[in-house]
Amino acid sequence: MHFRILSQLAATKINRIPQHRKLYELLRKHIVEGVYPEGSLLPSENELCGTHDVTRPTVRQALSRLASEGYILKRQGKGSIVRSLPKGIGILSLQGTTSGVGKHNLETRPAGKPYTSKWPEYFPFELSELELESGCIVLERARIVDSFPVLYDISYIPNINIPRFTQKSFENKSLFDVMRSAYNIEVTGGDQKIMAIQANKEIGNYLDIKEGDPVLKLERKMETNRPEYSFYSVIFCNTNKFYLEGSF
Amino acid sequence: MHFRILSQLAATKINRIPQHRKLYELLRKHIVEGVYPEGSLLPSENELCGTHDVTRPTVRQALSRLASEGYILKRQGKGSIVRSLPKGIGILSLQGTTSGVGKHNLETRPAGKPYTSKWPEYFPFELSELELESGCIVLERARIVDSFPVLYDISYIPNINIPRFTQKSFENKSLFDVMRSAYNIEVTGGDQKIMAIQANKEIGNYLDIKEGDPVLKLERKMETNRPEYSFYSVIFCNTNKFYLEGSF
DNA sequence: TTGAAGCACTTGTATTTACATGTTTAAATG
DNA sequence: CATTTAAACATGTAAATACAAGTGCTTCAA
Repeated sequence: MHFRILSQLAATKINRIPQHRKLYELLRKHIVEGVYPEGSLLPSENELCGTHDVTRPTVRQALSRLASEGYILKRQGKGSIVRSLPKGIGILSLQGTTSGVGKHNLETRPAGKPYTSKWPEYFPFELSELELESGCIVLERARIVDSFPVLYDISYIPNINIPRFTQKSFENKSLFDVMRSAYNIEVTGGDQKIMAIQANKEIGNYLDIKEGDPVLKLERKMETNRPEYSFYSVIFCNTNKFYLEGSF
Repeated sequence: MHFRILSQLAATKINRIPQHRKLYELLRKHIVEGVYPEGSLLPSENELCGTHDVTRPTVRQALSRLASEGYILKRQGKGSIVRSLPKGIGILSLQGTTSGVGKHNLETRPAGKPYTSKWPEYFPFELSELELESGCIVLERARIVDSFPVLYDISYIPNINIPRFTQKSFENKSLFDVMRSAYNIEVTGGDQKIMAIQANKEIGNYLDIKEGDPVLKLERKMETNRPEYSFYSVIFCNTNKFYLEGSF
């Protein structure tokens, strides 16, 4: 008993990822990978305590986050039921309206290389002075499902302390994952504005639809664990064959 | 010290609302009412312990829920910063794109009385056998901002143990509030599907737009604290002057 | 055979304690 | 006076403990 506590104390300086987060990430991974199939029960809290060598409050913290994000459903006296709604693009995930789409045929394709730029003149979110004078990196990507272009995504990342960003590869990678693995920047929350608009010629081109067709437009602000640091996306979505799905 | 513990034990049978939830509701109320204005700091965790006579884990549980729902932003070493995004229709709230709209001119108007019915033939969510054979209560409402019709909302509530529902008034009341106050049913989470469609004649009529104009369509499933009990909404939204805003 | 009681197991609530780590301010030092 | 340092205070992490309350299975008695 004592031994474990001491070794943990010794490790605090080196390995600083909290145990509840490690457990959360592990369980989340197992859920989206199907180790715990939809509808099944997670191991009980006490079992998780034993297998991962932590106490119940720690386990409950991990489960509580999974529940608040919609991965599991907790029922007193029963257990934690797996819900398994994979969250492709951050919070909203792509889900087909035609049953033909199996699990994931989603392909992310960069539309050109990321480039540094000034901020757009009319930006949907308020920017700080630091953000304004630093400029931003613009990253345009198309998401294709079953060879149908479904999303067109323009991301704006403030050019503040993100070295070698333009050299990174975003082929079939989530921007979230790159931010986390390369810069230890994790999305903690955000705002989004959602509206239905008519496609103009450019957007119609990108999404392979007629000018004037209805298109879903999302304007999103992603807040991160780095204080005062957010990044932004404007997303156009063709919802003829697919729709956006989210859980809350 | 002992006294408080004993009195709490004695009260468990009668008053069973947990302290962390009471604190959460109180703080949430204060935030949306402006007692703690946007950008200000909530009292520190230790202060809240003192003023509400609970321990820090209890306080942290309440704050953690406020944070996960976007009401506050926690910063280590600093405190809990109020974000104050009022959530009008559950999770997504209405926010004007024209600066003319002040805080809330939102008016909810029932379109006819609620009526019992069979479920629609093509329903966007899977229904259990119990739900299917019980039928549902349909509640149609329009939401008007500044005399502009912005939302048209059709709610489907399974007709299971909700006595006198059709007699309730929904004038300027949230369905969520009615469910909670009248039946102690609280929304714990849910799914939503979001798409952009073209208005047909009927929807165009309701939202005062032309046939073929782009309209936001939401299909939502609300899960509740009552086991196996969910209710549903289909929402059409005119996003010409307003857009939907959500936080995550 | 059926029904109810009881038990084992689950999550929910709550306290207490300890220390780590980030932020801010004020005092000490050069 | 400016800079550094330290203290005070904030949230973050983690353990150990206790009991309440819901679920489901088993057992026992009518």
